[in-house]
Amino acid sequence: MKSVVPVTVVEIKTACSQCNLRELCLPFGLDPGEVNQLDELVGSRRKIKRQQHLYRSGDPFEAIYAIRAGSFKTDVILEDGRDQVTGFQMTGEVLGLDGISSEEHSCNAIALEDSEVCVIPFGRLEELSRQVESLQHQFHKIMSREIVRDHGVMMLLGSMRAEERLAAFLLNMSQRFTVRGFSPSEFHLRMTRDEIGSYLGLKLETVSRAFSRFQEEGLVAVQQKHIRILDTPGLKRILNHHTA
Amino acid sequence: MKSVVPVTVVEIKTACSQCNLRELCLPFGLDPGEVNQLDELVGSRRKIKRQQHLYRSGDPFEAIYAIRAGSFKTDVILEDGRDQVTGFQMTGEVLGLDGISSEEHSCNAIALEDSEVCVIPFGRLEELSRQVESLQHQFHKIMSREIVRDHGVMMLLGSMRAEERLAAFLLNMSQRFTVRGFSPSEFHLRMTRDEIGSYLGLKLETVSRAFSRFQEEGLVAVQQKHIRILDTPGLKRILNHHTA
DNA sequence: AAATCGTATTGATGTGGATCAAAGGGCTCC
DNA sequence: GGAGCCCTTTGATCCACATCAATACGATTT
Repeated sequence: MKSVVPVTVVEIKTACSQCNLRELCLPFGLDPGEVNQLDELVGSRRKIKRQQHLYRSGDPFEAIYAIRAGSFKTDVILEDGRDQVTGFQMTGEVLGLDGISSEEHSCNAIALEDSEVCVIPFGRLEELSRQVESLQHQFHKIMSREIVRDHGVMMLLGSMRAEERLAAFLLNMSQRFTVRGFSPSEFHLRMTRDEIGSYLGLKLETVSRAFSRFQEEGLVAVQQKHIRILDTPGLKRILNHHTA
Repeated sequence: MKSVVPVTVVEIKTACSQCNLRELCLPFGLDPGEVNQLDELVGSRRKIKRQQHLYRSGDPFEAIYAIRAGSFKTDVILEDGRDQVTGFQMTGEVLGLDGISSEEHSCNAIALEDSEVCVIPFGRLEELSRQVESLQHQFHKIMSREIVRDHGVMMLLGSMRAEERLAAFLLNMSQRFTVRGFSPSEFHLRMTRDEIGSYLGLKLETVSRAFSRFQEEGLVAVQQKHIRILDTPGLKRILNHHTA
């Protein structure tokens, strides 16, 4: 027999005010009353199965998405088939900002595992952020953070060597897991070597070799997608000790 | 003898409502009354001489800047001295968005020629964009456009070969000159080969060689920084005809 | 008009990562 | 719980771009 628990109970359970990601997400810096207003705006949630698209390049832009559970990659594909992973996104991060400029999405967002997002209709977000100063400011910070992040990737792609890129990637992942309350030194990557390679501007074989080298040097223990960082300072040294 | 024309005359002359860049810039989509409100907000203008910084990484973030005249580059510098040019900006484009996220600038903005910017205090911009919906939306579009642009650069750096990168760069410059009412096929680059190389993730010699090759093939006529594009479809073909 | 210095071009050689190739390991899906 | 397939690792070779080096050009200064 089906449960008769009203839907509202579920909705309350998943509201921003109850969400343990709120410190990372759009509600950051809002007072409780404001968070409730935001709750009303977040119309629905959407589950996305592994390998499925949240949106595709060319789709009309209507909403941005906050990741409640799981993780995603975004990529751009050229006519000739070449593609570039432009980012990996984790819980509490916002997807879809690329679509604002032209009213349609300019990249693909694909779930790396079974995931769930909060759908935030963009018109209503703009409306509410005209009334709620702290929401407006937090939204601007999130967009700006994306720009700063992209500049970091440009630096990585434009002037780092393969092992530096992978070290930067691992340290970045570690830091983001830490913020989410997971271990800084032991985690599971949801993306393949090929996807890491695309993101870092390297071929998958090069990524694999760099992992092996790090393992030989005792910097990390690698078992497929399971990563244990053994020597964080050592990884940081690879990044900074560039003998130009 | 000095002129006694009141300062206000100059200020009116340089107001958003009178500016021929308004279709490219923050006032786009605003009605005349709204543009006047924006005028009041743009407190001052600042002249920046060639090679001087508009802001530096680490400077406190207080304002964003719209380029009235001239052009800029932005770059990021690592502790070990390596640097990466993250963009070139032309008239009507906005600088400083990187600073919103952390309240301080995260890159350097340097004038490529004697230039002038409109200073837009950010707190007041947020305030006004809470009242003026079209300004809010245009500002969001400008931030989003920056994100989309950065994704394009990531694609370029991550998966294109040297000549493809340079072709993409030239076509992009051409398109931006065109929008500003200049010739699509003949223009003057304000940046050095070294700066182009940094932006494209190449060494200056490689940039120079790619220019020479394009010239041999009759695609462009290059005379130092003066560029004449002779075969736009040919350049586009280099971009797309990637035989993977 | 000569001197200077930053910028650009071109050539010769070196190398990091790509490409090609093959085999082993672990998921996923019946 | 087994079959198939995707993912990963590792080795051998190749090549695009970096590096090193020398010269030439152009703008600015004197």
